[in-house]
Order: sequence, then C-alpha cells, then structure tokens
Amino acid sequence: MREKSPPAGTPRRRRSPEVARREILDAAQRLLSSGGPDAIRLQDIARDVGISHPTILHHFGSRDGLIRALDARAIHALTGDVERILEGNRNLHPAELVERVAETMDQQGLARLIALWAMREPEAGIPTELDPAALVHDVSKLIGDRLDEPDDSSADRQEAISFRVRLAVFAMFGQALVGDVMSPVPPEQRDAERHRFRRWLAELLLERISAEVPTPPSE
Amino acid sequence: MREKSPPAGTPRRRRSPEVARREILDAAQRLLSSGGPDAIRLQDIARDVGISHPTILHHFGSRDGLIRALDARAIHALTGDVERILEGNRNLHPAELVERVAETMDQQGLARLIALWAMREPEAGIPTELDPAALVHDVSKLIGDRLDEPDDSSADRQEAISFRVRLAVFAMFGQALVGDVMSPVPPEQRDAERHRFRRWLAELLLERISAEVPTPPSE
DNA sequence: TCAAATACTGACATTAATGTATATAAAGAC
DNA sequence: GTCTTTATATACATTAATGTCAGTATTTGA
Repeated sequence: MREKSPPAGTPRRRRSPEVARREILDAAQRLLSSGGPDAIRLQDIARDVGISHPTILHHFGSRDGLIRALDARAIHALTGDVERILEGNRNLHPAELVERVAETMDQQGLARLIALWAMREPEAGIPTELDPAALVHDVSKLIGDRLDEPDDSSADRQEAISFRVRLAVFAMFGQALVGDVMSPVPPEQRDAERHRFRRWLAELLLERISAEVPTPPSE
Repeated sequence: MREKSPPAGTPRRRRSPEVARREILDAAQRLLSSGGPDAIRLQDIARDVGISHPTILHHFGSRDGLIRALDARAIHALTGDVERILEGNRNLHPAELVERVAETMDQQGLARLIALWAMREPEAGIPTELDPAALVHDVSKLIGDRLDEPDDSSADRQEAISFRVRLAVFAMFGQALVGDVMSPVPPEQRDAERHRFRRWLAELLLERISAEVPTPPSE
C-alpha cells in the first residue's frame, strides 16, 4: 500500500531548482495537512517526492529554512489569492469572495500553515515582507470604496468595515481549524454544511453594512 | 536571568500526585503558550517545575500521555467554563458571555491547545469523552430557550442559532490564533482593540436574532 | 564530445530528544 | 520510632531526527 522507495538502481531525475523546491514544498504541505504539526519530517517528505533527504537540505539549507519557505509561500498564496480575486473582478459579490478564499484556505491547508506560523512567531519576529495585516487593510479599503457613500470615511466607519473583514477572516480560520470538531452534523454532511454556513455568514456581513453604526463605547 | 536548576544538594519536595500532575500540566501549557507547537519538551517542563524529567514520565507514562492529558484538560476547561458561566447566570448578556469565554481562551492559551489537538486528531480518533461539538449544541439550546418565541423550534431556526454560536466560537479561535498578525493597530493598542471587536461582535450576533430568517438556499 | 556546474545519493556523524533502571528520601500508617 | 509506599533523582540507553561529506550522474553549453 505504501509507496516503496525506488529500487536502488533507478535512474535519477534531475529537476530544475525551482521545480525541485516546489515539489518539496508541495509534499511538505500535504503532509502537514493530513498529519499534525509534527508531520514535517525530512525523511517523509523526501520519500513522498521520491528523493533522498539530503537533497532537501541542499535546496533549503536546513529544516528551518524549509519551514520558513513554507510559511512564506503560504502567506503569499493567501494574500495573492485574495488580491487576484479582487483585481480580476471588482464587482464580485462578497459571498463569492468568502467562498473562494475559504476554499483556498482549507483545501490546501493554508489555514493550518498560517496558524502554526503565527504560533511560532514570537510577536516581534514577523519578517517585514510577510504582512497579513496589510491584506485586511487592503480588503477593507476596497470594500469601503465600493460602497454607496464614498465620502463617509470617518474612523468609526472604517473600523466597522475592518471589523467585518476581520470577522470573515477569523471565521474562515476558525472553521478550517476547529470546524470539524465543533460540527454537530455527521461527517458526510460536513461539506454541505460548510457551504451553508459561509453563505449565511456572507449575508450577515452584508446586512446593513452601509448603515453601520459602531456600538457606543460603554466603559 | 534564567532559573538555575537547584544546587545538587537541595532537599526534595514531595507533592501529592494530583498536585504534581497539575504543576506539570501548568508548566507545559505555559511553555506552549509562549513558545510554538514544538515547545513541549520534557526537559524544559521539568526545569520549569523544578523537578527532573523522569518524574514527568512517572506521572504521565510518556510524552504522548502528557499531551493527551493536556488536551483533555484544555477541552474540559473550555466546556466547563462555558457551562459554569451559563449555569451560574441564566440572564447573562451574550456580550458578557463572549467576553468571558474569549478571555479564558486566549489568556491561558486554550485556543492554541485545542487547535493543535484538532490538527493532530485524524478525524475519527476523537475520544468520546472529549466532545466540543456538544458544547455548541448546549449553548445553542440554551440561547434558543431564552428567546421570546419558545414555540418556534423549526430546523431552520435551530440552524440559524447554531450558526451564530459557531460564528462566535470561530471568531474567538481566529482572534486568539491569528488576531495579532492580522491586526492593523500597533501592539500597545491591541488589548483595547480586542475588546472593541468583541463588543461589536456580540452586538452583531444579537441583531435581529429573534427575527432571524435563514438565507434561502440558492443551489 | 568534452567540460563545467550542480542536483542528487549513500554512508556516516551529531545531536537532542524520549525512555529505562536503579537508588534515595519524603510522608503517612502502625 | 520503624515500615511501607511511592514521588523523586541520577546515570545511562535508545531512538529518531537533522546535518555533513565525498562522490556520482545529469544537464547544459562550448
């Protein structure tokens, strides 16, 4: 059942560095998605790709380098995805946006990767080029621009929009990470339920968005 | 700066098994909260507690046993917390509930623990006695009971309530896990922002809850 | 066709963690 | 006090991962 390592005398396949890196990262990501957070083992990844583990070290320097590359790619994939979707279609209904981004996030295990990255990061150590916060900002701005009253750009209103965007992001992370263990429905209905939830969420987020009034501070 | 291991001749302290287990779990949880997912190292935990690492194995059998105990305690802490809050005060405003639960979740690192547990669990392996889904169900029921029209118990309506509860849960997980890296505000304002977000969320969840009409299925 | 560059391998070194064996000492029971 | 139990310690064994090295083979370009 398990893929054997190739019989000793198999001819080598020599990849371009780019392809090699991609295949290695893909395998690592797959393993991390199926197995838990400790599933990034050089031996296992190497077996999956069909190479020997020192080759991984050759391309990434160290296990740590591999993980950094994995994180960077995940974050770029997510932000890039969102930006591409937004750029490509400025009239996209937010429900579509939620659905597509959520799809990316849990299908390819991006949510796990990014959550693990956030756990490892000791707060200050965020490399400047990886900036998920900017994503929230961009999306908020785009949505703000698209609304009826472009002149109303009070801080309160901006925060209200930003909150909605972040709620969507949090919800997608939450669903991807703990959705299954929190689900009341049996496994075979999970997929349908996930989609229903997302549609419902999109509706909720749109409700009264242009009339949004932030809750009065009560402390 | 770092706590030295006690000079060789220090008199032993003999704890009751319960206390020993608790202190060990506390230390493990602290380490996991500050460090990343790989931060559960017997040596480190032992140093933190002030014991030698075989003592941990004595109490938990193996590293794996320790992790299982940690997960179980985290899940019980969360569900127990919610149940206690709900039982103690049936008139509690949902905003308070959100605030208190969220507090527990990120202060003690419960969100991380539970998310990691969910990642490790290979879908089917959920021990029956650990059932976060039941929590969602209970809370939904309680909230449903508390609403104005106790006779309306259609499936749609139940789902709508359950969705709201899950959205709250997802949002809390999301905020605890990736809230910092997604935050547009500088670190010193994070705390205030977290609270504003939660208040805003509670309001959003309450809005029109008794008039809730689920989105018409569109597929 | 030869040469240079380098992706790749196998065998090994190193390390850092978990786990084991045996001994010691603290606490409670008698 | 003495005995029993067992929480704890020290020293060591084991394992399983990462990392190193020296050599091999494949591709590219002259």
